[in-house]
Amino acid sequence: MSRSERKLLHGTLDTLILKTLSHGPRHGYSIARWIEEKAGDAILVEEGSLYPALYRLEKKGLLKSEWGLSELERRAKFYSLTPHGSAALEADTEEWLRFSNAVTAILAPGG
Amino acid sequence: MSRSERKLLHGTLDTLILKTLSHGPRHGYSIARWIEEKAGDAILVEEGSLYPALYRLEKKGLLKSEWGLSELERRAKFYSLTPHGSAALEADTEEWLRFSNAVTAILAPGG
DNA sequence: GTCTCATACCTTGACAGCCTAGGCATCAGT
DNA sequence: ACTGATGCCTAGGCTGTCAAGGTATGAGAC
Repeated sequence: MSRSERKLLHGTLDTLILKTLSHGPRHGYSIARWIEEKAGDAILVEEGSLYPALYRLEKKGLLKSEWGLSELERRAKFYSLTPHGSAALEADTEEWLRFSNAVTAILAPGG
Repeated sequence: MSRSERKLLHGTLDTLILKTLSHGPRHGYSIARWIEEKAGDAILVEEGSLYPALYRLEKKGLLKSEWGLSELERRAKFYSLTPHGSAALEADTEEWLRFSNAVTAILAPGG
């Protein structure tokens, strides 16, 4: 992922995390891998962005966490959506669509 | 535009400015109005974001500027794309599409 | 005549979010 | 013994946005 693409991530990482967890609880490391896999190589989730984001979201009451064991039997912190988090995901998704549609329309060859 | 939508602008404002100028030279104030009009109410271009962005882009050699008179006969600084700016617009547009398509696909109901 | 709004430029300071670059620990494979 | 993957975390810096101010002119309302 190039430098400018990283800047684009601004503001969308939180939403992507919420979306990931809408499919069920996951630990942090796994959330990052899931997003990257879904995005091909269009998004790279750095750990220095991921963990602060998880902390931020939990502090805001959008996530809750619990220590457990990963698929490989390692210590891992599992996150899950709170009802508040579900609502935020819905609102953020709508905002993203409004914004990205506007930008895409402008950048289109005819725009 | 809500708070989180403002954060989404991060990194895309420069590209939107380049795109605006790809239709021909414009002064700063007019660039902002053009983007907002095209975007409906999905994007709000604050002057505190606009002018630093123009300075940034000119410093990077993507734009050049020239003082002139606006449609209303007021003193105004007109910006136009340099060849370097045209190339950047093309690259940025492609990056935006890659990124936004990835995000949109993930956030889609089935994602 | 005064007041407000739109046009047009700019700057300062705060803040948020991302990245770089480290650190720690365990386990599998070479 | 070493490397890489898994899994967590943090400190510091950078960048871009916003809020809130400033300047100046002209048009229109009252």
